[in-house]
Amino acid sequence: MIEPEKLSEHVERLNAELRRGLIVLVVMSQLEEKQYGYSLLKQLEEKSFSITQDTLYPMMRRLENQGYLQSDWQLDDNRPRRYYQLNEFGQAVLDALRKDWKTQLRIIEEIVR
Amino acid sequence: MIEPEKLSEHVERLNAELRRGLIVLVVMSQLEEKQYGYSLLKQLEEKSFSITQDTLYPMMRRLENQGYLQSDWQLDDNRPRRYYQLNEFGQAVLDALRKDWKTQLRIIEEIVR
DNA sequence: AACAATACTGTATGATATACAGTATAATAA
DNA sequence: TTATTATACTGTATATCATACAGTATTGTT
Repeated sequence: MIEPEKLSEHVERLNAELRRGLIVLVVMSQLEEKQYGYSLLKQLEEKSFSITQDTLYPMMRRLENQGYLQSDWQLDDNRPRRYYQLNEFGQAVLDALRKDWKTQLRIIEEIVR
Repeated sequence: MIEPEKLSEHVERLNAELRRGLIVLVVMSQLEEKQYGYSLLKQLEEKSFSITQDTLYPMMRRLENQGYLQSDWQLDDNRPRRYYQLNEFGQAVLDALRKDWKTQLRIIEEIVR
C-alpha cells in the first residue's frame, strides 16, 4: 500500500494520464494545416493546451512513421524548419477518430457527470 | 515507414489509446458507490462504455494500491465478492480530477472542433 | 452432463508520454 | 562584445499502464 502523499501530485499524475491519448487527436487536428514543431508548440500553448517539446517532437516523428503525416524541410527567414501536415490517409484517420471521439465523449460525460 | 493497412485498424488503435486515461475517471466515478468488479463491468457495459475484465480487474487492484480505494470481501448469495469503494482520499482525488477534466475538455473541444 | 455466466487471481507485453541529453542558429540584453 | 534566451531540431531511455494471457472455482442453465 503506497502512502498517500500530497493530493496535488496524485491529481497531476492522473490528469497527465487522462490527457495522454487525447494529445494525438489535438495534434492531428492542428495538422490539417501545415506546421512545424515549434510553431505548433506555441500555438497550442496559446490555446491553453500545455505540451512540451519532449512530447510533441517524438509524437510528430511517430505519426509520420505510422503514415499519417508527410513532412518536408523548408527554409524561411534563413532558418530550416521541418514542416508536417496530414496526408490523405491521416486525414481519413482523423475524420474517423473525431467521429468516434464525439460518441465516446457523450457516453463518458453521462457516466462521469 | 509503416504501410497504411486498413483504416479501421488504425482508428481502433488510436481510439483505444484515446480512452486510455479516461478509464480511470470513469471507474473512479462509479466507485463513489460500493461495487464489486463484475457488477461494475456489467454496469459500464449497460452504459455503453466497453471495458473488459483484463482492463478492469488490474485497474481496481492498482487503484487500491495507490491508496484511492478500500476493499473488502463480502458474502452475498453464498458467493464471495470483493467490493471496492473510494476512500476519503480517493474521493478528494476524484473531485479534483473531475474539475481539471472539465477545464481540459473545454480547451480540447475548442481545438478539435 | 456439458456449457455459459459469474467472479476472481497473478504475471507478461507492448505502446507511448515524458525525460534526458545533446546540437546549432538567431535575437536580444548586459 | 558577450552572455543569455528563444528558436528549432535530433536520438535514445524510462516509467506507466491498458490489455493480453493463463489459470481457478462456483453457480446457473440447457
